[in-house]
Amino acid sequence: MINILRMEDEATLPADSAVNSVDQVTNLIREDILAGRVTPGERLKTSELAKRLGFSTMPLREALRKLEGEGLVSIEPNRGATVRKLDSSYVTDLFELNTELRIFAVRSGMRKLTLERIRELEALAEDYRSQIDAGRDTEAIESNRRFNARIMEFGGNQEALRVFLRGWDTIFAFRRNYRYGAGRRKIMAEEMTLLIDAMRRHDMAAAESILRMQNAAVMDDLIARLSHEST
Amino acid sequence: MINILRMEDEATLPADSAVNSVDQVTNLIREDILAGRVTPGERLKTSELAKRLGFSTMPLREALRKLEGEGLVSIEPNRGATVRKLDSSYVTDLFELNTELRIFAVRSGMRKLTLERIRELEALAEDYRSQIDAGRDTEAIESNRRFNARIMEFGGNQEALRVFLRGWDTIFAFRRNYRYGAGRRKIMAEEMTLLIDAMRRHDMAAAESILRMQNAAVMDDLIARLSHEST
DNA sequence: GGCGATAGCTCTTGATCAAATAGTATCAGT
DNA sequence: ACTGATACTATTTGATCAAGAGCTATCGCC
Repeated sequence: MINILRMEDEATLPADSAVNSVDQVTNLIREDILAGRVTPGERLKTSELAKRLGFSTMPLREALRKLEGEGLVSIEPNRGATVRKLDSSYVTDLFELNTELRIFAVRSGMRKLTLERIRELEALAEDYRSQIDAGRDTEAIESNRRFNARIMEFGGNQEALRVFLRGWDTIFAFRRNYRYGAGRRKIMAEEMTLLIDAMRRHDMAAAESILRMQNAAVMDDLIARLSHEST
Repeated sequence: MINILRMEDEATLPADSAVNSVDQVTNLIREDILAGRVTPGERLKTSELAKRLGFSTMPLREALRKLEGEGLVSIEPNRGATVRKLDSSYVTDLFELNTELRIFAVRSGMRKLTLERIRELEALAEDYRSQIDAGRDTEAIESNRRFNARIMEFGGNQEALRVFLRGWDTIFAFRRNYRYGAGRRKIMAEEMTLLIDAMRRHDMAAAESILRMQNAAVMDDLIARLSHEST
């Protein structure tokens, strides 16, 4: 559950030590949202949060504003803050965008590819496969995230990485309660190795087609789920 | 100077009428930053802003937090808020990402292209050219933004559009004080018509190469400028 | 004359408070 | 019994305040 990549703007700080009450509270609420402990649409009352987290209401007001800026919560005048709802088009747009970003990262990263990096990706893919085989869904999701984040890092564009992670976390915040089918999970592991092979061969066309097929498969899944969700 | 596209989250509201003091103040400060009226690194004191804008300090604290979440200002504990500084790699990453997004939008948009849309893009390109010929730099920048934003809209991905505009505005907030060389501006107008022609012919390869060449040219320009800037 | 410590000022930060607004429940009238 | 208005409660919103941190400038010391 350790996030190897923080999408914080104040990431220049030595650690995740938030000296501010506002930063502490912001991180706590963000974790709650991304971990799915609070569901989209749920109200976030300053007084209730203040009491629960042991802070005053002031830091919470500012924390919620910051999260509003990040797009995780929405604040309506005189109505307060709620966890941002995810409608169908928002989630699919987000995933489609992330597919483009992954293709971009693979293309950029191929030029700077080393054997060490290939090995590292293979290790991450292997980790994913073993988590799936052991039936540990939560760890598998985290492993999947790590694999893709690493690919984005190899691409070398910090902003693309940041956008990607924000999208990824948002999608999975919504999806945490659901699960992929077992078949899809197995195929995902195969897709990882296929992608790595394509990268090793510097076969951009193959890599791109794998990513696009994966995109199509997940997109179908998302649309199917979101259609019977009223959100 | 009217922005045809607001990247607001609360864009669902009927108009840009901010009923909140916080929203009003947030918009004012954001405009100031994006218009270049405050320079990167400049301090944003709550009391001074409150006095100048005619609000209390409370809404300003929350507004600055929201803008921190958007990435426009950075807040250091006990030091207050400053307009976010843009270092070399940040700006170049941003621009490179935007190039990818434009290619993505052109590819998606080509399928849904109509004669009306082509005409609209031609009108926007013509507007840009006339602004350049008249030597109206500010209007030309705005026209250029409108052209590219429209292409992103034709792509149909709302999230990509949002990310694109944020990046665009951030880059130009830094660049507002500078100017393209006259030659570059002329070429930019040519590139617009070349791109439109490629789209009309459904020639994705041509469109992509134009966008990549444009990216390379602007990237050189950015790097040259940022190298002798300490930021 | 130069360097470091201390005092003072400015600004942020967290807390409390009054007013305004929205949502809810109660009550009266038909 | 059902609809409508009214009063009440809960929560946000904007303001003020005390305390703490950081910066600056003056003063003393080497």
